[in-house]
Amino acid sequence: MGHSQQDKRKTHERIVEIASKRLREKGLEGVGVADLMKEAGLTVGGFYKHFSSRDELVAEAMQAAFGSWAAKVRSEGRAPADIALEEYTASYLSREHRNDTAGGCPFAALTADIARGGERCRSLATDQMKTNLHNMQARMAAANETEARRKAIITSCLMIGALGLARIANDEVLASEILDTVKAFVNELGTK
Amino acid sequence: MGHSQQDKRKTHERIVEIASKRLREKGLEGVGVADLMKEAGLTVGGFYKHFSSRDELVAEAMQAAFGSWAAKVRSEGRAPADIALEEYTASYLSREHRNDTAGGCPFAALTADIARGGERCRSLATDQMKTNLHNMQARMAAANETEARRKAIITSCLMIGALGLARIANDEVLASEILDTVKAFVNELGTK
DNA sequence: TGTACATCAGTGAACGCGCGTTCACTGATGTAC
DNA sequence: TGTACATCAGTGAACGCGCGTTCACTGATGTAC
Repeated sequence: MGHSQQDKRKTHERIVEIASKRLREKGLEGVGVADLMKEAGLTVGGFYKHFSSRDELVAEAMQAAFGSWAAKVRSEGRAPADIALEEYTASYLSREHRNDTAGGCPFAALTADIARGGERCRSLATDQMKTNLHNMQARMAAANETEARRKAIITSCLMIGALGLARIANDEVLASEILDTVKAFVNELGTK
Repeated sequence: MGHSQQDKRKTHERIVEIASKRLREKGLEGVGVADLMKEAGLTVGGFYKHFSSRDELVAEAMQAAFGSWAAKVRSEGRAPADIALEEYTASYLSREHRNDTAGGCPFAALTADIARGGERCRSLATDQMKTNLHNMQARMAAANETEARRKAIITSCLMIGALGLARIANDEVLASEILDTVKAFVNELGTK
């Protein structure tokens, strides 16, 4: 165990990354500090060398979740061009994404948790939502900006709702039906 | 405090009703037994005269939440005819519904909670989802059954997603934009 | 009708456990001379 | 280069608190005679 600043930063990032996964998986109240530290190969006490409270970690982890999700999207489609939409939907509405809440879209994983959360949490998410809507708008084929924005909103709600319902569904056939139906519809809507 | 069977049943129902609201509001893990009993005008100890465990109450309360939501919908639109769709969307995508998580649609209030929940919880919700899709299908104007089902799925995902995002949004203007955009779109889609 | 007894919804204190946080300590790294 | 000292990431036990659950008790209702 080194004690350089670099080591500390790496440990800090490791904890945040683990938290960003487990919080999406189990909810913002669903994971304990001790469990997270254990998964990072550390013991409880050290936690407060990195964060002043659990809440602070949650805030950082949410930020990180949005960040890593955005990075994942960026690495799949290049620019936000028309072609990117189908790549985006194929990835977002895949069975893999449905089964990987921990590594997936934070909006879908934490919808109600965020809405119930504090102002800090909601502000952060709202900013992210605006950015996402902007990016989605750029992917849409449309006659004008207003139309593109309309489609961006529809598409975002649709995809997040579909992922949520597909995750609730106990029935694999129904889950796939939802994902596939929405995928086809969005692709059609977005390419006009 | 009476001790007749009728009194007990009433108390039981009161606890379940309160729980169905608070659980939607705060999440399935977000409310304590003592708080619920207090809100019902009772003390903690009596809880176990009605339920064998907190989990059992949660299951009953979820059932009740779906039931009361369905009853609310039924009282607003008569039969699942074309006209009912616009009433449904007007109610579902209203600001009132956005601001009343406790009395609102359990799917929107508890999406991730249910997905994370036990099999019992998911089965119950999946059954309800199938019923809801059926009802929605009946409201849709469409050339054939396949088309109506497609629209029912799209509409359900859209409305649930929209409500979720509108609740996250800190920004009232954005929240209303989402609700109104989706409302107009769904009404158009459903009436062909 | 009246009286003694059984039942059981509801009380409120207590228990046990988990979890967030604190704290005295360790030992490896970095610095001063 | 070597040595003494300061720093501080990480340890692991302990604390305090909240929450689900248990339990002995109460007192109103219903029943038996």
